Amino acid sequence: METAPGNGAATRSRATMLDVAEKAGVSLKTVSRVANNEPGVSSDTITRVEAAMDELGFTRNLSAGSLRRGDGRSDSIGLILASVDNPFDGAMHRAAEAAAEARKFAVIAASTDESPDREKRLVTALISRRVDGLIITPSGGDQKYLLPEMELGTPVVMIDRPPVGIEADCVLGDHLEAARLGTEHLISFGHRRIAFLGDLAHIASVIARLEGFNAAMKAAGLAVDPDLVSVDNHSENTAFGSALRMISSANPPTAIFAAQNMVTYGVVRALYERNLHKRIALVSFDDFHLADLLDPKITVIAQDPYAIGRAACERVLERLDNPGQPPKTTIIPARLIRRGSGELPPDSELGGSRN
Amino acid sequence: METAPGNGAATRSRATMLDVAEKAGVSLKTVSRVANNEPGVSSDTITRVEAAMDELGFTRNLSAGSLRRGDGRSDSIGLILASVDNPFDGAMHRAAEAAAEARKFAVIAASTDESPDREKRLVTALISRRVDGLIITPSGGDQKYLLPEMELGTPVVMIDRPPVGIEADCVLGDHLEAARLGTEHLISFGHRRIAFLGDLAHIASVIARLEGFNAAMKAAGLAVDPDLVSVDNHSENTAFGSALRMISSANPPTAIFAAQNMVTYGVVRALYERNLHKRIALVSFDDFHLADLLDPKITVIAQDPYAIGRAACERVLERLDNPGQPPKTTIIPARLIRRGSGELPPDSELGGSRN
DNA sequence: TTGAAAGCGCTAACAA
DNA sequence: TTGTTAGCGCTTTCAA
Repeated sequence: METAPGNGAATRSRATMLDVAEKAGVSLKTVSRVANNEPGVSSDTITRVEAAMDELGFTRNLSAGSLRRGDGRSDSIGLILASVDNPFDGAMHRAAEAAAEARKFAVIAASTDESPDREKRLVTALISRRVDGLIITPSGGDQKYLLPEMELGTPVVMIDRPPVGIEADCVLGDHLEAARLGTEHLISFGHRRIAFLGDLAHIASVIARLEGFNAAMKAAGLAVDPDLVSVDNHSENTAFGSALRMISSANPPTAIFAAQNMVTYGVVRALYERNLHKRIALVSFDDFHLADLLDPKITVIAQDPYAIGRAACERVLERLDNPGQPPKTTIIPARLIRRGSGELPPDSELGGSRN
Repeated sequence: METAPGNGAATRSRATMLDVAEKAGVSLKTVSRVANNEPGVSSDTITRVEAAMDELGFTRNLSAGSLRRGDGRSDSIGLILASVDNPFDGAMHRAAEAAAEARKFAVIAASTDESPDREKRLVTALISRRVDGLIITPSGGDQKYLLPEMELGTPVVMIDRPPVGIEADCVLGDHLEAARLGTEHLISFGHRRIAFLGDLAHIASVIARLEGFNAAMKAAGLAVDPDLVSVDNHSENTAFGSALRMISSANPPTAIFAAQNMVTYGVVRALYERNLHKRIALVSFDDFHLADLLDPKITVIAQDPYAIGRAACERVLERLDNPGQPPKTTIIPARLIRRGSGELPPDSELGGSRN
């Protein structure tokens, strides 16, 4: 077992290309040529330079090169998510990372917690680090603040939600249609009192999902009971409380549409708490681990976060290679997976007597 | 709705401090002073400079400053995880991000997928970007390759697993003790045929957990059946297959210790598949969403990934402020949460006749 | 095939 | 309180 002498305190200084050049007996520029695999260096020189690099433990400073180069490329992409801790976001992140890796790009991910303010600050922080492109989950407000950066030529791709106030590339699920699909599914099983529980109301995708829900209800000639619409449930606990209140009321829903993964966790918990999980139907937006091992198995509208993350990153790289294209929106379809919870019939005994 | 003219194609160029200086009628250095909140600038000048910055949409280039400054600080920390897509890793990431944010550090996270080779390549990539510190989940092999970088003064903190071949700061769960605890728990309910299912055998924490399992078995005078020890289950599906084979055999275990979250998912699925989830006891390493809504509820050894992520990031910052400290290991305790699955008694009917 | 000189955007060191 | 000059580590440009 070796110890790094004075771990944390520098005992040597970092080798530069100049150090390598001296050691190898060549000029600085030749070292640069070798580091960049530029043609026109004799194989003998390459060998000598590489040996010197190894001996000195040389690691080039990418930022220095980026500074000098006209384009100023940093070979990194900023990824702004709601939270790196959310499974859906984690999946998008992983896919983006994989797509970026092929081109040696690093991904710098950051969490907004759905705060428009944090979103702006994170964008500034990433731009200060001169990321070559941005993938953003817009968290509300508008995205006009991005215009100057976009005019500078930085590719910006929105994921999961469209931007507000500007045009930009988007990679999205079709929240409205998917929510309509899920709601229609419940209606087709005879439900008339259907509840909607969603995340923060300022999030575009939440609004779209609520619209899809309302559209399906309206098309079926069903009234939406305001008591059965709950938004701003930004944690499992909040959703748990809201769901508990609804299902414990005198006039509970016979079915619930849970419009986000964390919301679903809270709703499921509430249904179990009141032992209503086999009596109240449930459709969840977003699939999740073990959904098919609960009783009943949970019917979901499954988006494909990997496909979204990959497509977004590829779009950034595409724009980097080929600037000036008009904005493009890519829709990644969601699909309904029937598992049981969404196919429960209305329970006429709920809430005492009434239907 | 405004459009960024030629979105993706630069229509202007980025303003530098020199541009701001000209516009504000001051020198470059004065702009730098304002950007850095340095004292000794008249409030009148500050106002003029800030107005010029706003007008030009100036965003400073952090890398350029970092290059010039002696320390070369980039205000960023590299975080190497097994996978940003794993819930445990996502939680560590979130906590590290929060701790870094207070000091305006960015976190660059990357996934090794448990490949020692990728680990090395990622470290090189991060060092090329001159991160100020590294938080690493060692994925196997040894970490001697880090010594040159540590001698250069870069703080390196290992999380979740100790490094091999070098000394460094660590923030760890006590895998061995925690696994012993979980195994003893099963033994205390009368189990004698206990299975162990783990992730890749080259991962230090997997080895430690297996040691803890073996130690508990030995201390209780119980033989470990090699057929009931399965490692290298690196996906839910692999774990599912291994568990299915064990529980379908002529001589199945009466209890299972699932040593990682993904492994647990596979094991649970196999138990449900064979309808043995209420007959074979289960303890899971790592807590997970909805563990308490399965039937039976899953008993877990819960680590605290947030505490681990936070402590690791704080350690990096500490070392940055105060270099040269000796390596320190921080142990974040795990706790047993009894929920039901770990308290099932041995089922003597399993496997036909035998116990 | 190789090298010399200039300069990317910024901050350190010093001067006024 | 403000400015001037040099130079971080690298790549560009041009010359040999």
